[in-house]
Amino acid sequence: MPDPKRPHSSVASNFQADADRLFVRSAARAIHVLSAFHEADGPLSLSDIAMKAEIDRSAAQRLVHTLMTLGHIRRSPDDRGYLPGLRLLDHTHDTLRLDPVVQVATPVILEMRKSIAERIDFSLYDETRVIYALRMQSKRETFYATLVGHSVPTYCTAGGRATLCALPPEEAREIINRFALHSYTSYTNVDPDSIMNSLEQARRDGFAQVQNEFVLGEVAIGVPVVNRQGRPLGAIHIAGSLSEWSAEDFARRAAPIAQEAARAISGSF
Amino acid sequence: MPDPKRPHSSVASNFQADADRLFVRSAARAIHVLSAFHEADGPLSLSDIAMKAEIDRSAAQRLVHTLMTLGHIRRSPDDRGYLPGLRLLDHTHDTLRLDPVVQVATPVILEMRKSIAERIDFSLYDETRVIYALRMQSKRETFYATLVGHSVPTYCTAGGRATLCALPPEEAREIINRFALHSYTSYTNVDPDSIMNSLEQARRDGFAQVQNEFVLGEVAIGVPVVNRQGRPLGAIHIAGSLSEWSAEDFARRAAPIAQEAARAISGSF
DNA sequence: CTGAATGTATTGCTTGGCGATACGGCTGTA
DNA sequence: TACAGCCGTATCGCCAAGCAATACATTCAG
Repeated sequence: MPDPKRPHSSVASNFQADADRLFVRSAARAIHVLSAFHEADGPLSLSDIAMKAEIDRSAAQRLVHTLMTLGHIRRSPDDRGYLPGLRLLDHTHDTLRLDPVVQVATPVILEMRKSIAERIDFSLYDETRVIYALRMQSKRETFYATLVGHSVPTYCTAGGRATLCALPPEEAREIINRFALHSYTSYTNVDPDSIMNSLEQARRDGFAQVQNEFVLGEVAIGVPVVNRQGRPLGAIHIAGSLSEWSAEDFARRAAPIAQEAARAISGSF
Repeated sequence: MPDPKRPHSSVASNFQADADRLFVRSAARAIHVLSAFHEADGPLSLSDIAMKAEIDRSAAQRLVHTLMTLGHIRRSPDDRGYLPGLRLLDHTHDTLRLDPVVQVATPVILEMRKSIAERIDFSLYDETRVIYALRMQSKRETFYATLVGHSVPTYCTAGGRATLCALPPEEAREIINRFALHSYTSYTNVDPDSIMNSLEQARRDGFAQVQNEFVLGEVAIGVPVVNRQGRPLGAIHIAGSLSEWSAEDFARRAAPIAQEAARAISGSF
């Protein structure tokens, strides 16, 4: 299953520079080099990086060299091409531990495990997508279902719809329209109006539910975490297998747990 | 003509730059700005960032501005200071999903859950430390015990000692000596010779065991994951509570599981 | 009210970063 | 074996991109 397109606001390097006197092109290019790996499915060569980051080979050479001395890029173990470096994980740790929402969500999510054995995730809202920040696995999981930092579209996932339904409808619509809707499965709902209806439904129920739209055989419910102004900060979601649950049973079982947890977190912001 | 009025600025930036024509100072500075958060325990102001990154306020302003437009830094929710941005988590995802070791370790670690209910982690070796990459929680966990990217010293943790014991002794000694040994608890072993003995023991047993040295009340065993040349790539560790286990029972139960898993992974490199 | 923070904005000088170019070493293949 | 086409690496002169200094509007604490 491919990732949703991660934004990487490509040519920011050049056309911003003239307008924006504070913009440091080399710094942005360094980030673009790191972001080149978003579209990678294995080690990248210098030329690959140059192409994906939209810079020339010389720049790629210099930036990769610099990032490598800082441990943010490394050579692949078999010495063919480059990979993201381990130091990047230090920034992961900072991002998570300093995030106020993650700070208060963590103990709450951990507590939820005692109530239900399915997969529980906490993800952060980022407009067209939600990003997995805390993951509690159940028994049976796949590769991508375990990785932190994985991001999924808002329009067709339980966590995403949960956050969207906490927005004013017109704003939700704007985000849906902005996103390139893509059918991940034959069940994916790609009709904006119909998605808006699901949001309306979710708003009434107090949770969003999605089956088969993003991953076949999966049923998930999501509940938004909001601040005092009601703006979404993230979502709690619980996912189970349709081979073990009916959609209704799953919602009846999982939704109250997630709702209580979300209420506990939402109070703090 | 050497220029006397140049402020003492940025250690890492300047002394490399003259020697190394390929080194892009602005790129490195951007990374230093992000790394400023390593020493933070809350949002940082521009001046904080400038100080920690060892650059002046102007540079901090420009770089923060640049990184903010790229989503790698954001304002804190209460609008006091800056925090690491969510886009950093995209790099997390790349680092993990493209790492060949993580790729093969993931299913193996997931499988381990079926055999034992304690906390299981997979971490990557980075000389003086190991970095948590995959985490499977048990029931009772703390904040830091759940975050990906958390790094712990090699010399006083089960995972760390496991990797060290896969190194030639002189190399392990060099790493231990290089590291500022610190007593995390009153049980932490900070004597290099005595640590070397533990490594010798671990080499004989085929696993490393640590109790109370890093976290009080915790017992952990670690097994190295190595490549074909026998060099450490990471470690599998299992941690339990001393209130539930004796050290011996825990080792008897957990070590074989971790060893089998490590063997399965180590074959691939 | 004052003093010290904060974040923001502008400017002229110069050096750091630029891109073109060249090179030696692999790998696969003709 | 020779060649083509990658790979990563190294060098160099030009000049605009990045720099440090400076100023300013707010906000907050005492």
